Amino acid sequence: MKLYNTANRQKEEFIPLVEGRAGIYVCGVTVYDHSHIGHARSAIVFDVLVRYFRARGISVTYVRNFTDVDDKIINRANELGKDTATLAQEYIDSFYEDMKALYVMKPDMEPRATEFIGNMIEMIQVLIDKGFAYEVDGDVFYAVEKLEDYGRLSGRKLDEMKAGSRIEINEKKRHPMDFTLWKPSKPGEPMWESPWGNGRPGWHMECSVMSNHFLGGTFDIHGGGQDLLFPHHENERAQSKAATGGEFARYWVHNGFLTVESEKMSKSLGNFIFIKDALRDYHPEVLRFFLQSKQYRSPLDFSRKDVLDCQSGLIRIYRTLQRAEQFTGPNKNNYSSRIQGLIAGEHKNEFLNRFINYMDDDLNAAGVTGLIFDKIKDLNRMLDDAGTNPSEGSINQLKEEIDAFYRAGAVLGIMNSDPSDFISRMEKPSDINESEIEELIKQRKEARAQKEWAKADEIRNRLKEMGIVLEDKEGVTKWRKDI
RNA sequence: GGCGGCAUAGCCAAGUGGCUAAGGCAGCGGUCUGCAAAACCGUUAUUCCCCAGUUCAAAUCUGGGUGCCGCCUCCA
Repeated sequence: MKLYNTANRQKEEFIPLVEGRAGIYVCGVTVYDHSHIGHARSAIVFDVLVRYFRARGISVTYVRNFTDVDDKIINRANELGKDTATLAQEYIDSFYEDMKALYVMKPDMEPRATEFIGNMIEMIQVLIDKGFAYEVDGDVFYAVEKLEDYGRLSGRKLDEMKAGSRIEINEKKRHPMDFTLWKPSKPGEPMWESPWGNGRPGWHMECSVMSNHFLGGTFDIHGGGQDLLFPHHENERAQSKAATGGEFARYWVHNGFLTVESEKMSKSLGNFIFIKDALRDYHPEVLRFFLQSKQYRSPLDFSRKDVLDCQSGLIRIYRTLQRAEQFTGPNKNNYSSRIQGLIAGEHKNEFLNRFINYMDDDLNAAGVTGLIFDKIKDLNRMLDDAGTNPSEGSINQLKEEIDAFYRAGAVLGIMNSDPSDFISRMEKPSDINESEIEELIKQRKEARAQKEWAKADEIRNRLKEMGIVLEDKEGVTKWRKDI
């Protein structure tokens, strides 16, 4: 499999440290507010990466942290008059709710920064002892000039950055780019005892410590949003390499950003979309399908029109799956719950092999989308041909194709729903009088029996105006919400 | 100012040296239907932002230009 390694700005064959295993650390959220759809994209990207590895038979250790101590949390807690631990826990719970709704699997480890303060103090002490860090009046800073290749990951050079104007002047620092490992807390702020006085760790420490704790000083993949590349990941790497002597992450995977109606999400524009908001407007699978409609590294614009276009496509997929059930029966495999090895090895099924080819190419989910719709067209043709009295051979073939389809769906985290449930959820009218509809359909049926087509059509048009579409099939009239 | 990315049909989006430039949505024509809906079939880019170059051959490589975006400060 090829993965784009940000560290080397190119796609590289992924060769794990230990064959058949992969250690993955992903920067999670800072819990000072509900999570937004950008967090959802990131979570889904790495969820799919982990699902894919597992489906291919690789044993994955997946670690994703919570940052539960930080200035933003402290500020928010002060605003709301709560203590930081309570606030953090509330938003952790909120995050879990959102992830569950989006079918994002739980990582194997979800360490919180506050659980590892002791280890952070130890690592800081190691850095001081090794000469990579220095203490000034209770602050401890990392000396960037001490690490030979500081800036290598993000493609920056120290002297170029020195020329930048936005670096805050801090007289205590030996070099303007030196960053905080430990800082004193103000009264009322969370604090821990340390050799440098009561205080708290700098932001980057937690990821160095927790990745080292669970995965070691050298591990396979480190992931996160593109914005974290600098300074966060650069600094993590610097600390870890200096402290552990390991390589730190061997592959760096960064997901692209999300915009909303072509604008960056920001407080000032007031265009933050929380996952909870999005879930009110769209089915979770629509969101997942949409968030994977473009290659994970590219920017993606969350526009209402584009999401609804995706929804139309997903409805078509589910209609086909629903159609197929008359021959295959309902899908009860629940492949998501047994993803390990689900599509390992070579396959007789052409669709799965092509799926694997796309996914092996840096998770080309957009390419996979094309493949999925090709398959949908195929399946519909098979269903058309099968008619009402299909041969045993064609049913078996249909079953095989549907099975392959659900396996791929499990890797992407879609096709989790029962087709009829999904469709009825899409089509369910919220504010419509059902008995009135049934009555009108009855009247239309009578009119049609009398071949009073004008009257029948008038009734159908009336329903159409109410947002109800009719489908006559085999003498039975079904109705649904116009979507 | 520094670093990086992107530009493919009405919209979204694959494809990064070579058969007729995937796929979705929207539109149009047809099959089916009393008419529709759904589904299927066909159709919608002689061309991939512009210019120059390399090559037998480029959307794909090189150089230049234009436009858009991200990071460099907390950020997924």
